[in-house]
Amino acid sequence: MNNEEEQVLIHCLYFTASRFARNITKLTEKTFDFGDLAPSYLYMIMIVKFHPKITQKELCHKLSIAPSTSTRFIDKLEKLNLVTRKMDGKQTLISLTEEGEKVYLQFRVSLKELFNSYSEILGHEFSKDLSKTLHEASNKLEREL
Amino acid sequence: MNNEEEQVLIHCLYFTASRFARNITKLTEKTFDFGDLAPSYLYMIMIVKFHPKITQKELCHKLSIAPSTSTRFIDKLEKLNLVTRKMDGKQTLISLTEEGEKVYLQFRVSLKELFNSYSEILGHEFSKDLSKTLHEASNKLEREL
DNA sequence: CCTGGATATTTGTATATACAAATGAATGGA
DNA sequence: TCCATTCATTTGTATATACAAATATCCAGG
Repeated sequence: MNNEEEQVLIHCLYFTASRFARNITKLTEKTFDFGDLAPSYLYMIMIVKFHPKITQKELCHKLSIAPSTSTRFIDKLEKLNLVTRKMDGKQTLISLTEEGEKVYLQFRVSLKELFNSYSEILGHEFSKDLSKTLHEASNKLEREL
Repeated sequence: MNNEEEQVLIHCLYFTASRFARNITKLTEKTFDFGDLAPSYLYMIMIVKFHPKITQKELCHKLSIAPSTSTRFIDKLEKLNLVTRKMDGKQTLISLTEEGEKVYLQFRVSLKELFNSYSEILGHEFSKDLSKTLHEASNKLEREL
């Protein structure tokens, strides 16, 4: 590979981060099997699990997604009978249904499988460190934007 | 934040990687200004720059994208007169047009700005290391899938 | 020279995600 | 009490991306 090109492909964080996200998403989709539900929905379910009656805004913040995205996610989860919306003035409060609680439990099991999956490939400690690093880097970026 | 939840949000590489990719993409789109062209297209242009007459398959490999995605990217770049397709049996060979060469040069300038942008927030060495780490981790994942 | 696989690309279709504009509800000041 | 502003959510629309199925070309064995 041309050297200049190689330098860019290795050193551009935008490129490496997007590529890595695509790869780990692929692995995740292989590991998770929740029918229609893409992995992101499960994180939303988890957050609602720990914060019943959470507002949509808070949800967006915790997941780092745009409000419009959250509307669409909740639409789908509501249609699948996994969460309920309750309007409260300007805000919308989200809670889990019983069905949602069940899905949450399955999710926790799959999550362990996922951890094992990538730990086998990348190493346990390495994965943990990388994840923490990305978490903190995201926090920094979000503070600046 | 609930402790169990926090652990998952920090330690799940799928979640942290997707979130980080979203954040860095946002920063990148702010820095780059190529009209319609999203950042990914520019990486494609760069690769074609260094490998005139590259096959589409090779392009996919270097960018870690699916063949169908590459078709769509090239469609767009061709319409914008930045690359040319040349059928060669089963394969399609891609090269830059003169216009494409010009865009490549602008891209290199923007790329430096981008590096500065995130280095200011995350630190220069940190960014470089993280990028390299992600690069290598992607390689490992791709070998397994 | 034909046929059946193998390989490369394209097309159909779906999805997560975003931004900008629209809507709807709350609140503070006249 | 009403209005203007502000804030939360939704809707319209666009995009990068993927998978699966379809198409097109090449090649090997008869």
